[in-house]
Amino acid sequence: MVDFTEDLYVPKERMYVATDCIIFGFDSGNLKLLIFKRRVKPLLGEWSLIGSFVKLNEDVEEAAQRVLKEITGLENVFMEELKTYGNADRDPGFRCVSIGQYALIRINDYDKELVEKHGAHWHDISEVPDLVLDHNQMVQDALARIRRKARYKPIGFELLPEKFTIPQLQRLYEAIYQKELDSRNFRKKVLSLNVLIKLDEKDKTTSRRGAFLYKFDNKRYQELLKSGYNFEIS
Amino acid sequence: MVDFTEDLYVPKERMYVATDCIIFGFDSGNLKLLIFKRRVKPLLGEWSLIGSFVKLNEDVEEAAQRVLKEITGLENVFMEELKTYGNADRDPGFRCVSIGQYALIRINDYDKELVEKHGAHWHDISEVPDLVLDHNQMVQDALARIRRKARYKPIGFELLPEKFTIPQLQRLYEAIYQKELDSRNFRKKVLSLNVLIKLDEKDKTTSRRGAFLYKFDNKRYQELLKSGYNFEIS
DNA sequence: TATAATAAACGTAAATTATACATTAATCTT
DNA sequence: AAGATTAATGTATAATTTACGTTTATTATA
Repeated sequence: MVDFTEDLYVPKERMYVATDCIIFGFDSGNLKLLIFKRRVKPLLGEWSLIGSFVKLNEDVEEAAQRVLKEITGLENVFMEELKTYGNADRDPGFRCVSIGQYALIRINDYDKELVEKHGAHWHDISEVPDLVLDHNQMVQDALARIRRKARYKPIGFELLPEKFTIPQLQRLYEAIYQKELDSRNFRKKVLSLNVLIKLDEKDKTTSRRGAFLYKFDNKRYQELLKSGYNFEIS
Repeated sequence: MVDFTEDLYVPKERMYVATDCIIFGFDSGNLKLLIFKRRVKPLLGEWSLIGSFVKLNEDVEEAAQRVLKEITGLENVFMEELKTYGNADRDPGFRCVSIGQYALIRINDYDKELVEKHGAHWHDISEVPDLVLDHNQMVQDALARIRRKARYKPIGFELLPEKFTIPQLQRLYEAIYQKELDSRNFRKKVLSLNVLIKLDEKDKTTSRRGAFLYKFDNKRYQELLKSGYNFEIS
């Protein structure tokens, strides 16, 4: 047992700890961001990320998962810490440190009613309005992060349906990198990574011919990782 | 002006926010970690990272710089946020969220007297003792971070003296990657990056012939970055 | 002052990976 | 049956990475 009876420095500086979620989706060839219009003061009516104070008995990560579930109905979503926003003057109300966490969700999975109820809306990332506090900075930081990370970790698949086609995957990477890719080289590259399972089904929504559907083979990926494998899509 | 008079949700959940510094150095071919033996309760006598509570009127980053200066006398040190350690039960005393920040310092620059005064010691990273709380995890996370980051950002130079030789740089990378590198290929690679300035001096401490000293050309590096340049040492 | 010892510096050939680029295939609509 | 449309594929060239051995500069010492 730890002894707290003596010499314990108890500082006076307790502060609010919050978490803000930068929620991305992918639809119609574009990256989207889920934000909402505040319905309470202060900053009523302003666009904001979705966040919450962290409760005393709750992990920071749990807090973010809680918020995400409240707004989208989704659990077990890919979410990762972005960084801490800890400037003393970042919130004009009171001292509050916020931990930004970005989430990647499959845009067809979320609970549309719930999202609407909370006043949340998807915005194309090229058209994000002014957000409260340092939230625009958070969005820029999160974008920079996924642009780098998508290159060497298979996080892109979190934004696609379970079953996706190679052209869909290519369009996603084109949206992330903001750059056109050569379809022959792209296909060669992703297939050479050996983590895609080709299914016997086709998606015919975008062409008469239809494109074969694939699944990401996470088990295989984890195995390969152990033997010094490097995922990379550039 | 923001209106805080109405509808403002003021939570009860204020908590302590701390920062812990994972301080790395490089000496005699090995990566070193600066830790100290606690001189106050709780956990008196246990090895710990160097940290502090964040003050109400202080940025989180400032707090880390303050701590680092207190212990090493150094200012303007390379330091970067690692991640937040925010589990509700991570500190048995009271709810405390800690933001880990890793620092890279030139091991000959620090104030040895000051370090000694604080009970701090350098440990080879292969021989880090048990640390308090989740500090060992922080060290592992920081190591993983610099191993990845050194590959694509020139952070390694922060651990070397201003003037260094190519063999020294190679030994550093070998220590970071835990792997021997081919000296001919290494030299070719780093010189091809065009960010080293060859000086007219030699370092003769490790060989009769002496090795030419180089400096990292940060100005050049920043310029190159703007035109889509990729630093990479693998 | 010649020789030995030692780490630094350098180049090339082979293998791998990335890039550029055009045609054929499958299927639906009319 | 023809036309329209996206999916799928291959190859040659360029660029990069890897593997590997010899010469050079210098000091110590014989």
